[in-house]
Amino acid sequence: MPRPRSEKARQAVLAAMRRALAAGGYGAVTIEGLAAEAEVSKQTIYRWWKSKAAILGEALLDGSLPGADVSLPMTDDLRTDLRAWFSAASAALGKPEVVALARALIAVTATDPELGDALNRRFADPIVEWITQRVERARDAGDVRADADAAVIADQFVAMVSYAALLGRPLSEERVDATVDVLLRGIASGR
Amino acid sequence: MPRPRSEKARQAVLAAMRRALAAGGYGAVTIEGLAAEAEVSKQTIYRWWKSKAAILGEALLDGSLPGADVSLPMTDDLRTDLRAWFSAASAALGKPEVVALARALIAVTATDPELGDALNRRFADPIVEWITQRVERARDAGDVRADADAAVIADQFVAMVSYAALLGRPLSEERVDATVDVLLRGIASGR
Amino acid sequence: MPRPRSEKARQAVLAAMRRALAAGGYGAVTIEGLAAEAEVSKQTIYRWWKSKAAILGEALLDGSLPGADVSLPMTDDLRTDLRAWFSAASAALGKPEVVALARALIAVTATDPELGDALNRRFADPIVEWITQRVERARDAGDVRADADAAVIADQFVAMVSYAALLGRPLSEERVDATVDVLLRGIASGR
Amino acid sequence: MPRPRSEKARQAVLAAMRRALAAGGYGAVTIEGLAAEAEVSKQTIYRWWKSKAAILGEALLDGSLPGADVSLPMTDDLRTDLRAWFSAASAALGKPEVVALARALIAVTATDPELGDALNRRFADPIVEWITQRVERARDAGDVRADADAAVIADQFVAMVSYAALLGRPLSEERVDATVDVLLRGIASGR
DNA sequence: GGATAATCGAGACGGTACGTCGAGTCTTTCC
DNA sequence: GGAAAGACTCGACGTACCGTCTCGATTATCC
Repeated sequence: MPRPRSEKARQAVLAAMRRALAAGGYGAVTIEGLAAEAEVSKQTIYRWWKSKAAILGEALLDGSLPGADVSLPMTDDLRTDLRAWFSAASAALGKPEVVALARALIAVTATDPELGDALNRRFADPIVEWITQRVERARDAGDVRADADAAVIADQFVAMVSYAALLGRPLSEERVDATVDVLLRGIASGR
Repeated sequence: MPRPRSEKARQAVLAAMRRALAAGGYGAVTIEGLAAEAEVSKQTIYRWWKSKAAILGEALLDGSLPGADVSLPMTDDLRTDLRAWFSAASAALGKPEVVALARALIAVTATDPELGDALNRRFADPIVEWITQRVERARDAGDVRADADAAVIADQFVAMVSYAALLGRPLSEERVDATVDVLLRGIASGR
Repeated sequence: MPRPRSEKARQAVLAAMRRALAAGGYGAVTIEGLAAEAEVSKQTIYRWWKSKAAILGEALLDGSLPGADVSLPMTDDLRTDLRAWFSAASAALGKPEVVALARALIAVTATDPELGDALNRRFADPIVEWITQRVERARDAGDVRADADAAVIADQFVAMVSYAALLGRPLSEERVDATVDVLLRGIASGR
Repeated sequence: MPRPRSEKARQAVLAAMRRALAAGGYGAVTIEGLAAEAEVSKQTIYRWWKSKAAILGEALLDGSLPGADVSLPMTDDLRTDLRAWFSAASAALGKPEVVALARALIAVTATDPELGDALNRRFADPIVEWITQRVERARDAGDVRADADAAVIADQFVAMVSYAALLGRPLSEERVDATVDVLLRGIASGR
């Protein structure tokens, strides 16, 4: 019966959060600032989100956030696929707004592990899933050792992206190649 | 002639920081709280440290912090050495206070990249250095490919420890073994 | 054609106002609270009343408010009549809800002089009128000096009741008698 | 050992309160506004005063507030003395700032009876005391009935001033005279 | 007996002020 | 001159009400 929630206000807050992240990092975001920037009352923010981190979560999940649009290819060549994704992800870390977003995610996780865990799962799981499937497909094709642990490979890639984002150090193309080489050789079949 | 800096006050502040981290995480630490806990005036803190992060840095560097005392062995067997260190580091993440410390370090890095970078270098560099030397020694011994990139290996290990700490997920012994296997096979020599 | 105003809602709001006054005084009354207490929407209140003070006014004027039901007798004896009324009014100040109501009236007057003036007129004027007539009748009967100023007497009584209500100090019977004595003697005829 | 309370800040707040009262009445005073006007932080206000009313109290008690400087004469003639004071008090109600102050006092009393009582005592008691003494002195001189109740006279004067202030109606000189006449005749000795 | 039009409840909205907390600076006294 | 104590300004916190604004649901008329 009451007036329905204003989608406009919601979007304005999420947009303000993204802008604020890019401008000063997660630590510099204030509810007061978001409210002013979004031209929304504080009450409206507190009505719909439990915490600053919750806004971040929704801002990350909502709409197309920059850097998460890297494709997860599925060709016949494992090396090509992995290199394509890893290279794109590394390159995205060259964009300041992507680094800001990633760091915000990390800061939240380090501060509020529960929420952070949920958010990380939301972002990491599809990638882990994809890598796992890719590796298993390669194993079925005989390109990879029978006892290769796909999860280890997946985690190594994700951990490396996370670490590079945290330190704000995009990986060079050479480094991307070297990393893919090492990890693939680590699970390569005898011949 | 002037009165020298009170070492007692300094230690009290650092101790208070470590206790506060364990108690509520880095985000819950306040200068005011540290001052009260350490029975030190706020002025004394501001006189000697530039920021909360600086106190954290000194608290981490100073004295024996739990979890950083993992040994860096140098036997003849690369696998044994790496497994020993990686296993000890992973096990340390089972202790809540170690996770709290590591997360504080990550939170600071995500919030204040400059300081974070310095702190991370301080902690990661010795390990990277050690792994690099160990790998290079193995290469000289012919246990490892001539073109093995020691830096890649080192970073993979460090990134994985950082990521596990962030998510608060200690690695199982099986996972430790699997990870070491993959990475070593990735640089193993032909024979 | 349209739906008429809900008398039920109106009464509920006025009742809620009276209850709220008794519970916490005029300063503690909120529109939001009234709406909740009366199970009425805020909009309904704003549709029909211009201000909190307006609700108070209507609550005071509407129905039998406690303490305003003191009779205004018109016997042949001025002293008896005045004492009867003044005594009853003083006694009413012994009831907390009467004091609350009176204080609310005073608070509104001190805050919003215009409205307060209207409300005070509404309550005081009949009494002033009555006293004036009573005194003038006594003057015609020769019980009172020819130059007696009825308005002064009336105001003295009203001012005293107002002041006693403000301070929440009901007057004792002795004090009532003494006051009536002084004021009547002040206008008594020579013989 | 710590820095002592800033008298400057205290005075600035009290002055701001007096200005705010004159500007918009007690109801329009906000702590936020006082802080801004006094160029003092809210914290400083909350540190030293428990409520808005407490600031008002101190503002009223502190220094020479306008309208409270009416003299309390002690000549040989009771009528002259009372008329002098009552006339001066009535005249003061012609000044808007005096009315604002008085109304603020009344509003506080109607809202916070406990504090109001204390404040009213502080202001009314000296006057009641003075009138009482003046009347008793006249009684000793035989100018007044032996059974005259000085307290009744004192309260009548004070109540009338309070009521006139509440309604913002200064008393005319004629009304002042008439009132003094009635009350004095009310306690006059037989001759 | 429907249509219709203002009412009602509910509650979201942009605001203002609340009273609290901590940040970082300043001032005083003691050692 | 270092240090404890704590007052100072400043700004954000999260809450409570304000007065306005939609909503869908509910009546009393009037056709």
